[in-house]
Amino acid sequence: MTNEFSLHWFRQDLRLSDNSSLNYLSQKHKRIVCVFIYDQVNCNRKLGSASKTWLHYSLLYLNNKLNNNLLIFKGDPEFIFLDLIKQNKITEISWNRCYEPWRVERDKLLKKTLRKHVEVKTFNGSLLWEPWEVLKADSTPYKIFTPFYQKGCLTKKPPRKPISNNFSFFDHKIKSLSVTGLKLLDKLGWENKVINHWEIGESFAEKQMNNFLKEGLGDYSHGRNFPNKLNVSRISPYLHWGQISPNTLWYEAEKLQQDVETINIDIFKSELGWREFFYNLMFHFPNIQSKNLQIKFDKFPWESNDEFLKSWQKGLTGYPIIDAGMRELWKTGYMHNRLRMITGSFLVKNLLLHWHHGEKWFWDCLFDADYASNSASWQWVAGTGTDAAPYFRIFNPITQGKKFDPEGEYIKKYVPELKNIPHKYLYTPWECPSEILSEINLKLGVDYPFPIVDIKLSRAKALKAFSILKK
DNA sequence: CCTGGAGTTGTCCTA
DNA sequence: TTAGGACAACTCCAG
Repeated sequence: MTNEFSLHWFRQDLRLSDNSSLNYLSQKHKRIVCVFIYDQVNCNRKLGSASKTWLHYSLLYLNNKLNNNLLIFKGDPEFIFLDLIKQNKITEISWNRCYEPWRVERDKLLKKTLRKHVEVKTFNGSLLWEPWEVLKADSTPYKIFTPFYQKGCLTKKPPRKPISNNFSFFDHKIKSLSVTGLKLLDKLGWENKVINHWEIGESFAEKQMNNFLKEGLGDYSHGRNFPNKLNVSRISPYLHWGQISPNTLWYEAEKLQQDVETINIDIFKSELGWREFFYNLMFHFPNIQSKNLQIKFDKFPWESNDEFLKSWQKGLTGYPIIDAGMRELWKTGYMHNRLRMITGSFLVKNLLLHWHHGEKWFWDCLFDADYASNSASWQWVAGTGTDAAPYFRIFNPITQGKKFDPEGEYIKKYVPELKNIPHKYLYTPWECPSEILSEINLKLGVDYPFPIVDIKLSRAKALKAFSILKK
């Protein structure tokens, strides 16, 4: 009996504080062993490049916190757990729930199998409200954000308060892979440079949160729209991997009620509410990543144009604000929310390319790539979602640039070839007179591209395409 | 069942 | 210069 222990399975809850499963085990058992399994079995969307890199460094950090006691495996969790049970005296296994459709299926079966051998418990470690708890009076899921959040969430019991406790980890002698053994960084490509923009691990999530609460929240409702301001939280990658819990963010923001105007706190909380909404949609509509939620869009005449797609991905569309956004993504593995809308609208409504292309590119490049949020947001941008934007909402990249980057600082930061162009032409470089262009030594079509589509024409074309969906 | 109000993030034109 | 209405029609939601 001396070697008996319980097992916590780390998944997207890579933190020690406010961790429901760990907290449960620590109150019940003296000895806890933690395991991480790199599992892509039956997964319909394997981790993107950015995600794998984030995961690599997250595991290094976590293993270090656990005094190198994190068990690391690769493969099918069922076989791995059954083998562990066979070789050791394991009393109980627990984990925090995930909600991706393939995992929900897998975990259901796994639980059944493991329960033949050990006790198994699962917890909510990543959502403020469970998706099956937020339903309309008729027991069907909400499709519109506002009633979902206002009525479905806010009138329910408030989210669980964060918990903290101390526990020590059992110094086991079980053999497993090392983090590098997972070969998450096998390619040695783009990601390894981009990751330098971030500090990864639980304590850095907390640092990021505190910095945001101090510097960003105060003017959140207004400042969050301006990509050059520091008002957005930039906490999404940490939140995705569970390096911080939404509960902690929710209540830490609420604590500032004396110092910050209520509207800023409420809007920040509602952004967490959007995340809940996306998970709710994913849970109830498991095809959200592949199928248009509005099936009438199945017959929408999307175009096919690899050149356009490449120009968009590389930030070479000829529209400065679009290119700045796409290059921010490429350079930092992150994109400001405002830019996600502008670049998304451009791909779908000006280039008329299928939202799947955008969804895939973001999935591969974003450190915060999240199955629910990414899919649902792309459907929102495309207007194919349940909570569809009106068909006529087509962002104008010139207007949006002037409105949300009025000094052009954001554009110049990521599109430095335009740094000497007179401000008057910063948003429309193709209108810049040739004398000025030669004066500043900028060759349009060489140093910076001409627009790949005409805004007015492409807008009209999109409106026409949308009109076939009528009736 | 019926009814009425509303739907994160916009743009363009007109008076 | 600027503020306000038009821009499809539909579906969702709550009473």
